[in-house]
Amino acid sequence: MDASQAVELAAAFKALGDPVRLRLLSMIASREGGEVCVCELTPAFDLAQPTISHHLKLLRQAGLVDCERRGTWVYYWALPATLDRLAGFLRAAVNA
Amino acid sequence: MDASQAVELAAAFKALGDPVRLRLLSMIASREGGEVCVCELTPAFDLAQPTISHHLKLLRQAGLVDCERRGTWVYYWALPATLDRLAGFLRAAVNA
DNA sequence: AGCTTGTATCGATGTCTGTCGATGCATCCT
DNA sequence: AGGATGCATCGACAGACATCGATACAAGCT
Repeated sequence: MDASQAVELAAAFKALGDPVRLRLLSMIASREGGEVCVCELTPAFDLAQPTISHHLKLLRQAGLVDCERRGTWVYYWALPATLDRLAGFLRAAVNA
Repeated sequence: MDASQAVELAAAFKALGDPVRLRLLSMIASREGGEVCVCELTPAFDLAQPTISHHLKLLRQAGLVDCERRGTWVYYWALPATLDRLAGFLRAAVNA
């Protein structure tokens, strides 16, 4: 595994290295229909609204989720491609 | 996924959220025989020896690797159980 | 147009993290 | 015993991060 690949993968793992973001991703990915409104995510945590928005932004920048505004609300969904890459690394490490 | 479980998993993902640690784990896990001497890991990076030692300690504390001293040298190996748990989370997120 | 609600951005702050040089400890060799 | 080598720990420091309140932006409603 070369250095630049490690930088890229590590950035995605780092995005998962926070309990709040992990729960956010879990809530988003496990949702029937694949989409969750931010208005459902924010009250699930004991944190201020800007903090949740910040974590969602980091998940987006890591390529783990994407979002779209529809009227008043913003909906998030998971991007399986990035999750697959991370799982692939772990699988390779286990089966080595 | 409850909060305490998220804290635990996030700690392991956080340990993977650094390019140096990711490469270290990759080097350790992909090694034939499953064991690598620190003296082979350190020169692979452009970093001071205490820095590598620090990263190995974090990987150890995250339950991703373990080590043993044999004479002058210290050998590291990967712990598949923790890797499996992380892969399990990702698999669940992808197949949701 | 103005008000209300949902979400993102900004700026500040305290804490955590990666890195290093210096040092300590363990083991081997002579 | 003394010296050399491999690795870990310590203390320090610069940069990054999580969190918040204040504010801005977007869309719907009256």
